[in-house]
Amino acid sequence: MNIGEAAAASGISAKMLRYYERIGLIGPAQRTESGYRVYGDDDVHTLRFVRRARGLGFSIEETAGLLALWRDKTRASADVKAMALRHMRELEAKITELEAMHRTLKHLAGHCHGDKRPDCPILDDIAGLRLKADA
Amino acid sequence: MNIGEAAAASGISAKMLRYYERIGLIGPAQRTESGYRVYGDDDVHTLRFVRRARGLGFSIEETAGLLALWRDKTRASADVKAMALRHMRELEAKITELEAMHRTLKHLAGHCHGDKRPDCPILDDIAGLRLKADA
DNA sequence: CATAATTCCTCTAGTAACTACAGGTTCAAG
DNA sequence: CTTGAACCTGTAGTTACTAGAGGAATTATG
Repeated sequence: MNIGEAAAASGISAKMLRYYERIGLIGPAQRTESGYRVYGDDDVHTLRFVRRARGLGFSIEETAGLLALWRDKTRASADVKAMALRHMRELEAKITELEAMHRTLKHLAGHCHGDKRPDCPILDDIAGLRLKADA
Repeated sequence: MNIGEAAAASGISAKMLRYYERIGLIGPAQRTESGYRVYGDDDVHTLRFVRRARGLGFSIEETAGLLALWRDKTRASADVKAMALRHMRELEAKITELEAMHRTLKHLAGHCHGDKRPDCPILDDIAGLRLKADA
């Protein structure tokens, strides 16, 4: 199958397939005489793996590591689990950070009239004039 | 005060101050005869505003908008509130996405021995072999 | 079978928001 | 007066894509 079909089958766009190949995340595809890339079912399988790993938030580098582990039939599951746990910690940290932002914003927005008047606790707070902590 | 002092006073590094100036987020600083940037207390006030807005997750472009609103004493608080609410929705979407990743990973990691054995439900799942949904 | 439309190819450059040099001034202290 | 810290500019690298130019190959239609 050619790149367009592989893209449809894997859920990764043709442009991204070329990109992933260029940066070495996936190996160079077979080529027809005229230079068109050709993919097999096993390639699509790999591509789906990549897509899923990326969908779980693993970076390209981590995805490459996961791919290597996947191919290494003698790997220790501990290595995979360690990667997963590390990534989970990163996700937790990010979530905590975003939640803190959200909480602050919610508090501020709750005190802002949101009408034509110019006075606005949101701007006041960002500018350094802290809102009193109340209900 | 020079750039190093302004950096210390605002919490934005000297490099980032130059960067912010270059991209136009903050106006060009005054200069000494020899070309050193000079900042005043009001500049530091602005810088702190920027830092706080960025800390709440607003993009540079949004921060520029917030800055304009802050300076416009005739703004409507509704405009500020709208920005805050829109950003909150983005944060919520991101948090939801990260939580879904985390949930999946937690489920998978919970089923992985994490020892020397190679069999690993995490890789199996990423590869497309779905784990049965159980407790 | 000719032509038109589509798909493919490569390569460059742009995005966000920084960070890291390199190579050079200027300033403050000893 | 010389060292060393802090300043200056400008370029390039980072992550993970996305968009577009310009051109070749393939597929569909008349």
